Amino acid sequence: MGDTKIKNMEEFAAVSGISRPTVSKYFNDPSSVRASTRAKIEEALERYDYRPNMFAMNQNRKLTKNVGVVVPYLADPFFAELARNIEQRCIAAGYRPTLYSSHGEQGLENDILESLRSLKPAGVLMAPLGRASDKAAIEKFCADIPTVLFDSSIPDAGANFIGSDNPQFAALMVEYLCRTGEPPCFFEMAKPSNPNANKRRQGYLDAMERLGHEPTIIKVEGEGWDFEEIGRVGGLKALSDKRFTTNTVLCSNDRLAIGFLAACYEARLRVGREADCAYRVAGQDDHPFSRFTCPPLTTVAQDYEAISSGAVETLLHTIEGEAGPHRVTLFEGKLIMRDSA
Amino acid sequence: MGDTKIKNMEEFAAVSGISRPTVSKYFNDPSSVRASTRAKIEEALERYDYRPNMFAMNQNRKLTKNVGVVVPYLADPFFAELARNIEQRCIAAGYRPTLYSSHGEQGLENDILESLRSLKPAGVLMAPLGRASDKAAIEKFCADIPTVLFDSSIPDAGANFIGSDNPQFAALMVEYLCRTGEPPCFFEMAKPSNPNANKRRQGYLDAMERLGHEPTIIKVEGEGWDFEEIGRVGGLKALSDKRFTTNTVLCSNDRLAIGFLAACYEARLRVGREADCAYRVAGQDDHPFSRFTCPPLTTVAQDYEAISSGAVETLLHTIEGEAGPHRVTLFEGKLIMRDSA
DNA sequence: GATTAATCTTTTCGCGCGTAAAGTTTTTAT
DNA sequence: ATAAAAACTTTACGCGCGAAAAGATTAATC
Repeated sequence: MGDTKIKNMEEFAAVSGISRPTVSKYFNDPSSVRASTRAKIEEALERYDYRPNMFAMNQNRKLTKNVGVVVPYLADPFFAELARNIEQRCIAAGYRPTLYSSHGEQGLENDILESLRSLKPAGVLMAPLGRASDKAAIEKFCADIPTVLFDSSIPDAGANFIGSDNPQFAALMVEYLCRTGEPPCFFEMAKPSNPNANKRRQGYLDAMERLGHEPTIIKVEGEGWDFEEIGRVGGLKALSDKRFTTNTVLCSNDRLAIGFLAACYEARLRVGREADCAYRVAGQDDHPFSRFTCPPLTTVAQDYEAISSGAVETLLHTIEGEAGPHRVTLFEGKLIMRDSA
Repeated sequence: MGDTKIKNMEEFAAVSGISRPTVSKYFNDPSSVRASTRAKIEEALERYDYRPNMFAMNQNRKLTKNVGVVVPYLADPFFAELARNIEQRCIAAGYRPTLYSSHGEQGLENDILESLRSLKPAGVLMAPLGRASDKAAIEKFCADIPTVLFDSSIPDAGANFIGSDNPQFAALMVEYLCRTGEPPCFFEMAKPSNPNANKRRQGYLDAMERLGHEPTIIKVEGEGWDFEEIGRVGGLKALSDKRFTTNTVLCSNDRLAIGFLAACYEARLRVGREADCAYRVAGQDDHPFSRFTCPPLTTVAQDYEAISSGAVETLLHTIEGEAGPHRVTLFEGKLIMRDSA
């Protein structure tokens, strides 16, 4: 263990018996030095605990190993889970991820982009706020720094995008619901934060038409990211106003569905597919909490793994030169049948 | 807006008509320069978009403005919410917070501490994993870098601690439950991740003894941070084994309670305080999702605001010299009565 | 073993800024 | 108005490293 304190790379190079420039090369990319040299350095690394100075390193490097990860709302376990997945993949690829949350606010999202610029990141993985995003700011950012957008796209931002095939999500669930009972009404926010909501609505409309059913869309008031509360309050109102034309409700996302389930409970309406149930309720996303609702929520699962690995791999390709044309990659959802529908 | 591109502080000093060292002082602390000078700089700041180079700044500064925020499990909205609160307070105080999650793994927690060292942070706010933490590593870290622990304490780590008065949480709920119905059984993990669980158990035992009731503790198997699933599986087993001696269950925390509610639903047992209910269930924490369970969860609320502001203020005091003796600050919980108990 | 290629060493420069010291100007106090 | 204090300018140095160039060493090829 650390006999004498190592101050800088100069001293560390001395005790390891390798020249400083070579040690520098090693820290930049261990595989870029001969195996015998690497062994010597790593041996010294065990005897003395030296770590290169982050700030001095990044000051002159043309390309840092920093990667920014931005999500719109970290208190949503869906994004927390996605972020975790992405972080680990970045680390595995030798990068240093830093996580940011916009907390649902445009101002913060812009601040984060500003902060990121001064981090000189090699690249950025960003899930934008959506409707609340400052599109111009994001476009400008994407033009300056290799960026991959995920979850929610900004058309024409000039960046790669990785996300889910949202129309397919809704279609999949509509087909299942129609096959097993009454056709669903669509329950959503009047002003959805996330543009995916629009694609899901369209998916619902198309699927309903294809199957020959009359669509019903119930829009509820409320802005921001407190989806559960919006779903609960809006759900209660919609229920008492008898706005549902069938006994089946497809929610725009799981968090809204969780709120709607709470509303049903409050209204003493039993939810599920059994005979004595008043409603069937389904969501979309397979939110981490969906399997613990009462009843457990039938939903369409996002492919967390595919999205996170797709996003990271795309970013790495972009960073490492192969700046192919900007692509849009969409993954299909999988039906998760539980007891709510 | 940016006419000519400003490369460095030298050039920016030139266009603002102020000497570079003074500009440097300004960026270090705007209030440290004369108002007239500040005005000139800020005017130039509007005309040209210059931002000092983060890396060059931090390289030589004795004290950076970086603050590390570490939580054990970011996919838990409780910590996400706490982190958000803390982040914003740090920013308001002029610091640059960076958020890390240990994701429940000791290895990662240690890696994060290593990363933090190279960030030369002015201070760190850390909620340790708890039982899984490498106590020695954390102690060593606290000795080197001003650190405030929160949520879960590491005794003798030589750091300030801000958290909740966990025995009081349990006592408060036990008293309420006894007053309004049968005395509660205590439902917890056999090997709780978080040491707060032990204090809550003790609070339960003490309160039960004080009130003259026989305590019953139900411990369920399972490790890690998937509390809901552990609560669900363990709850199902405990229910079928008829281990509950009364109709009232106090869970060690809300996430466990959410899982237990799912178990009750699965076992077709109605939960609530109405006549036809089989069980009353209560939690502890006031987890963000607790008001959306079915039925809504009666719980003891942590004081998010007090904890986050207490932690940040304590850290700022520590950073700004006043290194008083290490203190432990505990906040009381508030009873949140909902329908589950 | 000679040739070539790959890798390493030595030397040198510069990045953008913090910081300190000495001298000058401005502000505040008396 | 004058002295003292506060703030500024000028000058100079150094932080810890990346990067580039030229020469020396090692390894791979035949």
